[in-house]
Amino acid sequence: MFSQSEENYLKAIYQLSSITKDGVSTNDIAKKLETKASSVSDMIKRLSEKKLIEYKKYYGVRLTKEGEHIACSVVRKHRLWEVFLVDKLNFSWDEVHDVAEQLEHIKSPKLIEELDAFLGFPKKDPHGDPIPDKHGNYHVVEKTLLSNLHPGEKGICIGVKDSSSDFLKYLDRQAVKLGDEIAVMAKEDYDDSIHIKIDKRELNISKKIASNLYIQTP
Amino acid sequence: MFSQSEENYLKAIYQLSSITKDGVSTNDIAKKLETKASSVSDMIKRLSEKKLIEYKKYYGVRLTKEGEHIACSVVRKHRLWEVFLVDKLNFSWDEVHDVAEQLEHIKSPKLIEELDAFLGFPKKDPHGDPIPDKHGNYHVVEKTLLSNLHPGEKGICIGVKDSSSDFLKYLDRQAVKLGDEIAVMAKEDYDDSIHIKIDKRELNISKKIASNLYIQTP
DNA sequence: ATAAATTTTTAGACTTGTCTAATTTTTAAA
DNA sequence: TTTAAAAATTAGACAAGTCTAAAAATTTAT
Ligand SMILES: [Mn+2]
Ligand SMILES: [Mn+2]
Ligand SMILES: [Mn+2]
Ligand SMILES: [Mn+2]
Repeated sequence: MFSQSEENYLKAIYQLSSITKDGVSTNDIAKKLETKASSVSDMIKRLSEKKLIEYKKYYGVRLTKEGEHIACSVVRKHRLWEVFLVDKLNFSWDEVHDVAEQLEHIKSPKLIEELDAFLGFPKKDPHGDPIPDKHGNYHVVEKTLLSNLHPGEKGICIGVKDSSSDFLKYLDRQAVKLGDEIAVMAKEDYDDSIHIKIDKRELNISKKIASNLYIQTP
Repeated sequence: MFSQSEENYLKAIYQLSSITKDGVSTNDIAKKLETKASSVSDMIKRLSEKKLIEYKKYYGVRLTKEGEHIACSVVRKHRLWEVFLVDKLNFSWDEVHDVAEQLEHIKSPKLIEELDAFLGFPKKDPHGDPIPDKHGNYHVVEKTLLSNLHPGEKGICIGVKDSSSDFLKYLDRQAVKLGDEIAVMAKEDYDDSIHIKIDKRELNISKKIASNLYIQTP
């Protein structure tokens, strides 16, 4: 069994790996986990000795098969718990993350498989992120950022890039939800803001907002 | 916030306190937590500095109001999670303990209150133990051990004293459940075994079994 | 190609929680 | 009441995980 701390490092490396094909850098891990690079260096050594990552000094790390398996199962647990909190316990999507950070470390294979079944084998978490099945497989859906759409184009809002509480609450206030159809009406060159039509309403949103919303491209 | 380890010590002291009015001894805590007396001594010092227990060297410990409050909330969480596992996730009553030992340390007031509501505010856990409400109040039910009943007496089985997996599985095999009416037919002086009638069946059980079953006395 | 800046690693310290072995204190027995 | 046994504490060590400050390696800029 692995400690919560080890699992957090593996998960961080797993998520950072998905956005680059190079090894993951010490500093990036430190930033993601809000810790110091020296702490990361220490942990990297331990994980490497346990064969959970491949590590060449000064050149970043990569997960081994086993490391990836563990990281993926932590992500699976995190997202399933988020679904549980929203679907069954009346949490809103901006409240679930911190609790899921704790719940993802509970060790019990039966628990997670039963939870999965209890929730009806959901494929996505409340933020639109895919939930790996028990073998680590998940469906990758073609998507782009709203900021990449041109006037006249449209699509379905299927996820958020930033899932910070602040951003999610902003979306709630604007009544922007996953599943909504969004059409880009116009772009303002001066500040890159865009005018959209969503659910029969018209809305003006900043570049920053648009570049944190994922749109399903048909 | 307190660490898992601190919470485990507080819970152990809380549960040991309920069976004696004296202070709880170092050795008893060590036995309950399957750790060494020296470790207990160390932790006792820390908890005492944090004003969670009152401690006079060599004379055992008592929880302060705050210590009791924390301990009680851990017990509440443990038992609510046990109900969740049995009622919603198809766990049997002998499988829940280890998972609940982990879940009881999750920190989120909203989580536990919502879970309580989701489960319909249960009053008892799967082993018949009372679940304190959010203020720490619970209903104490008059009960005695089956081994204290005399031939001709009867009552409802409402709890187990030993909730080890081995004992619970034994009860499953004999189809003895909480809520069953049990009548004592005869006692065998030679080995203190007793002959009972339960749910229309007749059964012979040892002294050891009888002294681990709680019976509601009318 | 050398120097400067950045990144990464190491050295050393600290906290929490645990252990074994030795010592002290209390309790029970003679 | 002195002695023996049991219980509790202390001393000292260790592992995990983290941090600051310093050193080393790599990358970038001149
Ligand atoms: Mn999350
Ligand atoms: Mn999520
Ligand atoms: Mn339990
Ligand atoms: Mn229980």
